[in-house]
Amino acid sequence: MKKAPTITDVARMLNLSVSTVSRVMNGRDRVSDETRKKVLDAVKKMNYVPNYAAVSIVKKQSKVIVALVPDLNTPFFLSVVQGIEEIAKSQGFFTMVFSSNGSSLEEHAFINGTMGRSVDGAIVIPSTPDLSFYTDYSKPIVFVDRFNNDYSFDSVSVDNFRGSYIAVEHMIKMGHKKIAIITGPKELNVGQERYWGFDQAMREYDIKPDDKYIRICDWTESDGYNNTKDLLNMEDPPTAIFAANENICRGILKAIHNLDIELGKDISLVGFDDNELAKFSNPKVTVISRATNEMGKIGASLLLEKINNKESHSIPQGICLPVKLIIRGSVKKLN
Amino acid sequence: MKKAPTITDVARMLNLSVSTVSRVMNGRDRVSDETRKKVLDAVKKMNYVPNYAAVSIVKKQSKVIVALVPDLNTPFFLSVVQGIEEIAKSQGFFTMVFSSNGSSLEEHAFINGTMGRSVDGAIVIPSTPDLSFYTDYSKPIVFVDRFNNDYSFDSVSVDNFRGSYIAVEHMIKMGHKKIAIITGPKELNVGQERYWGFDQAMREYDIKPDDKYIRICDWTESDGYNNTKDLLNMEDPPTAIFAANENICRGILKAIHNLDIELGKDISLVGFDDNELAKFSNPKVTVISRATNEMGKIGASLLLEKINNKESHSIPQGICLPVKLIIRGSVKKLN
DNA sequence: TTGAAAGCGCTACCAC
DNA sequence: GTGGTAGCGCTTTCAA
Repeated sequence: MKKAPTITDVARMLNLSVSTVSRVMNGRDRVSDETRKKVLDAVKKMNYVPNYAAVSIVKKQSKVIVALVPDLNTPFFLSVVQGIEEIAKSQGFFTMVFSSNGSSLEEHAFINGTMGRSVDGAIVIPSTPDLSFYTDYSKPIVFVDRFNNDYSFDSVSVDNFRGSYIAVEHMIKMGHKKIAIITGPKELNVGQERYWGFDQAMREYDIKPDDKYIRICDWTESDGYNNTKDLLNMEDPPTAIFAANENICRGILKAIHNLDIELGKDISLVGFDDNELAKFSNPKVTVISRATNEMGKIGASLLLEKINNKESHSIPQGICLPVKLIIRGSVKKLN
Repeated sequence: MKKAPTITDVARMLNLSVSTVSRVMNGRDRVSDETRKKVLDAVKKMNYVPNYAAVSIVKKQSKVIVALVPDLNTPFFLSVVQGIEEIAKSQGFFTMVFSSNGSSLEEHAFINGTMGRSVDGAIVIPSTPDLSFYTDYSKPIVFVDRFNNDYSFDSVSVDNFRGSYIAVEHMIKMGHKKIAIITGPKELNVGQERYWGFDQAMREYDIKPDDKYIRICDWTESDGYNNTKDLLNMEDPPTAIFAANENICRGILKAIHNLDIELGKDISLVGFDDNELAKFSNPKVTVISRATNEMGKIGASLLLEKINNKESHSIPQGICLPVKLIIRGSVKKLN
C-alpha cells in the first residue's frame, strides 16, 4: 500500500511546475506537444490520479449526486436508482445511493449532514409529504415519483390518477361492482391520486364505493397480505381488488395463494406497477405499468442540466409520464 | 440557494479564531464552556456544516467506502450491499454502491479512477477470478462471496462445496439418480465449489454424473430457463435439477411453469439461495440458504477495522460462513 | 509556453 | 484556553 503520488510528485519528477502538469491534466490550456507527452507518460508510469477532494474543494464541484430513496427492496425504487446511475455515469458523475428507511428524519439528516452538502445535487423520493424542508437546500434537487404537486421544485412523476382510474374502469367493464382498494396513506400525492382515481372511476360508472372495501394502510407487502385475508373472510367479500402498489400486490398474491382460492376466478385483481410475482402467478396479473427506469433517467438528466448551468434560473419543470394498462388474466369477466 | 458558510465565516462572526471554532467542531480539544456554547449557537444559527472535501484532504480520510458489486438485480448482491450499508452507517461511514455490470473492465476502471482513490476502502464481489489486479490497490479491501481462495486478501464467503453437497445428497436420499445441475462458470470459486459439491455427492453415493445433465452456463435467469427447457425435452430427462444460484432457480421455475408440468411431481428441484419465487411457487422450493445480509455486515466490519487501525498489519482473515438446507416440497420422494 | 503564487476550507502544531 | 500559521493537493490568475 504505497502512498498515492500527487501532482507535485509528478512535477518534481519531470522538473516542471505543478501548473504545467495541471494544465495537461485538464486539457483546456495550451501546452507544447513535447511537454504534454512527457507529462502523460509520467502520469501513466507513476499511476497518478488527481486527488478528488482537492479538486472538488477548488472547483467547488464533487461530481457526485445522491439518490435518496425510501428503500431498495421495493423494485420500483431500485429501478429508478438504476436509471439515475446510468445517466450519471454517462456524464461522468457518480451516484451515492442512500436509503432513508422511509424515515423523513433520516432523509433530512442526510441532506443537512456533511454528505448532503458535499454532493452536487440530489434526486429524492421523499418519505414525507412536506417538502418545505427542501427550500433551504443549497443544491439543485429533483423529486421523483412523490412531490405532492409542489411545482416549485423540479419533479418527474406519472399520471397516478389516470393509472388507477383505468385500472378500476377495466374491472368495472368486466362486470365488477364490489371492488376493493388496498392503498397507502393519502398524505403523499401518490396515495391521494391513486385513491381519487379509484373513487372517480366508481362514481363515473354510478357505483357507490363501499367503505368496508376501502383499505388505506401502508405500502407494504404485509399490509397487502393482511387486508386481503380480512377482505376475503368477510361475509360479503369483494369480487375484485385494486392493489395500489407493487408491495401490496405481492401481499395480495401471497394471501390468495395461502387461502387456497383461485386468482381470476374466486377473486379478481389489478396491480399498480408490474412485479415478478405478478408475471409468475397463474393467471398472470393485469397491471398498470409505467416507465420506472425512465423516471430515474429523466430525473437525472434534469438534475445534471441544473448542475451544469447554474445561472439559468429557469422555472421548475414538472414532468408527468403516462401509464398504461397491461391486460393479463387476473380479472374475471362477470355475467 | 445561498452559499454555504465556511468555518471562517463562523469565526469572523464570533470574533474568534478558526482554530477555536475547529476545536469545538471536533470536540477533542479543551475549550471554555462559554466559548463552546457561543460557537455551537452560531453554528446552528448559520447552519454551518464543515466542508467535506476540505476535511478529507487534511485528514486523509473520506469516510466513504465503496461496495463494488456485479449488479443490483440479483437479490443476493442487494442483500450484501444492505448489510454493508447498515454497518457503515452505524460507524459514521457512507457507502458508495457501484455496479460493474459483471465487467471486470468497469470494476478495475472504478478502482483505478478518481473515485476508487478517494474512498477509504472497498468491499468487492469481483466479476473476474483474477484478483492480482488488486494487489496494487493502495486501500484496504475485502472480498465477499467470490475470492478464488486467495487468502492473501480478507474475505467472507460461505461453504459453497458443502451447500451443493447437501443439496444433492438430499435429492439422492429422496431416491433420485438422474440429477441435473445448472450452474455458472467454474473460473470463479463459487462455480467451481458448487460443481465439486455436486460431483462429490454423486460419487459418494456411487452415482455416475451424466454429462448430458451437466449444464455449465451463466448465472442468469435466461440460462436457467433455456437449459431447463432443453433438459426436460430430452428423451431421457433428469428427475431432479440442482440450481446453483437464485437467478438460475428463477429461470427453472419459469420454464416449469411455462412447460405446464408440475414441480415436485414431474420434476424435482433444489436451489442455491432463497428467493421470492421459490417461496411463492407451488410447492415451495427446497433451497440452500445462507446469511446474505450477514455476509455484508461482516465484510464491512472487517473493512472498517482495517481502515481504523492502519498500522496493524495482521494476517488477512478468510471468514467462511455455514449454509443450511431448508426442506420444502419441491423434491419428490421416489420409490 | 511555462512558472510563481494565491487561495479553496480545513486541521494541527506551536506559541502565547 | 485561544490565536497564528503552515500545509493538505489542486486550479487559476498573473507575469515572464
